[in-house]
Amino acid sequence: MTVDGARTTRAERQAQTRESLIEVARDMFLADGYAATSLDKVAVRAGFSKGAVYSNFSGKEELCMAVLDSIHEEQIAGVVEAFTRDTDLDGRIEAFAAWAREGLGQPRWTALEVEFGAIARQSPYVATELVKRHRAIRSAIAQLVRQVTTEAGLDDVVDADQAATTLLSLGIGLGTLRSLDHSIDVSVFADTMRALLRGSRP
Amino acid sequence: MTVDGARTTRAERQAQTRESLIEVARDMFLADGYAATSLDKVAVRAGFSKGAVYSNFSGKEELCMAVLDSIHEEQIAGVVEAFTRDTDLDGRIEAFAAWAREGLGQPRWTALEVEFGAIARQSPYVATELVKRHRAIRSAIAQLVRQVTTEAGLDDVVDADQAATTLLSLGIGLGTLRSLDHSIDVSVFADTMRALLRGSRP
DNA sequence: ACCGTTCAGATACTATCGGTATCTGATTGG
DNA sequence: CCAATCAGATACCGATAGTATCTGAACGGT
Repeated sequence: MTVDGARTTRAERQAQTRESLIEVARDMFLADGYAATSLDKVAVRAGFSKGAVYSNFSGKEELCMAVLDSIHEEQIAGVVEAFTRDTDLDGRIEAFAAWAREGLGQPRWTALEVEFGAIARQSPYVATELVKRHRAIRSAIAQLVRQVTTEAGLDDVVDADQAATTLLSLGIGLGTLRSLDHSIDVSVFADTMRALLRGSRP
Repeated sequence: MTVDGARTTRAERQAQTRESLIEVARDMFLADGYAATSLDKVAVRAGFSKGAVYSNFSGKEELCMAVLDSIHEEQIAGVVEAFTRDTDLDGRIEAFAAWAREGLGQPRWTALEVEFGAIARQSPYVATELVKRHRAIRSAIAQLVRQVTTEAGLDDVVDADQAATTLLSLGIGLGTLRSLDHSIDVSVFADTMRALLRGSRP
């Protein structure tokens, strides 16, 4: 580069463009859904043209994948925070339940996740990438379950992997139902979680 | 009409056309998904043109609604059959579990249901119609749970509505995950069901 | 038996959107 | 200062949901 103190290099500016597009796309995908959001509108609302999108992503699918990654990052941070705040079993379970309640209360991201998941049937790229991420999430949940149950001396009673599958499925299902019908009672998630981790009846 | 013994009246023939379209659309929606199935292909494969579709349905959404209704009809018949075959608690639970296992093993319909559900955000028609149907399904499940638990003398321990919400959500979530990742273990559904209906740990 | 009406379905057209091909002008390294 | 590069713009294409219009066969009243 000509001047070391230059405000931005070309690569930096492109990275900024990419971030802008992801941010705007995230808002629009979450607000209107994947299919209902056109790349043109995303680009224009971010102050670019469609060319900028195709210059930063292979297409709509990869853009949405980046959006989902950005969402997952936040989501995971939230869970970890909820889990590290308390150290005793009940506190952790309650923190996890509260986090889940919050996430399921505003279930737009579940709806997006699930709408995008439907595309996997047509796109091997989406299929493999989503499976990768779902497995990672499931492992993370299983790890948390293992941590909780081990400390509570229940690790020989609870199968962490099955518990993780149950919790993830229940979360997806509740979020899906709730995105249609706001009257769905979300408390069953926390109840089931407590039952899984503590053995009480849901 | 001119002849009482006429093979078919106009209305009858239209009803046949409608049924043909629903049948073909069902196969294609289940095989390829909602978005990936074009009305033109449906019409041609049924031996008609797109005009026939719009003459029988208000549009793609209503056609898919009719397809879902036809699927639900079959599904409900399956559950009822599974439940009336046996009369004791364990037999019924096992029959229900087996039915769920079968349904979740071929989860194309869950994927369709859920992909179509994403459209509700954009279409008030789809939203209200789907909510209607989901509530009916949830009530039906709750009714079955109530029946089982009452006969087992557990009706004061188990909240049938909450159990129904849990089971429906878990089914949707598992189906969604499974439509992407065939390695997902479906046995957790039956386990959770048994836990809900019998009180044993999942 | 005839005939004007109706209407299921066909045909032709429009608008929108994802994706591709091509272009342009500012940044970059030499 | 200049030629190459490349982020992003522009112009275009193909597919598809939906609309407007048309057609011909079935229908009912006479």
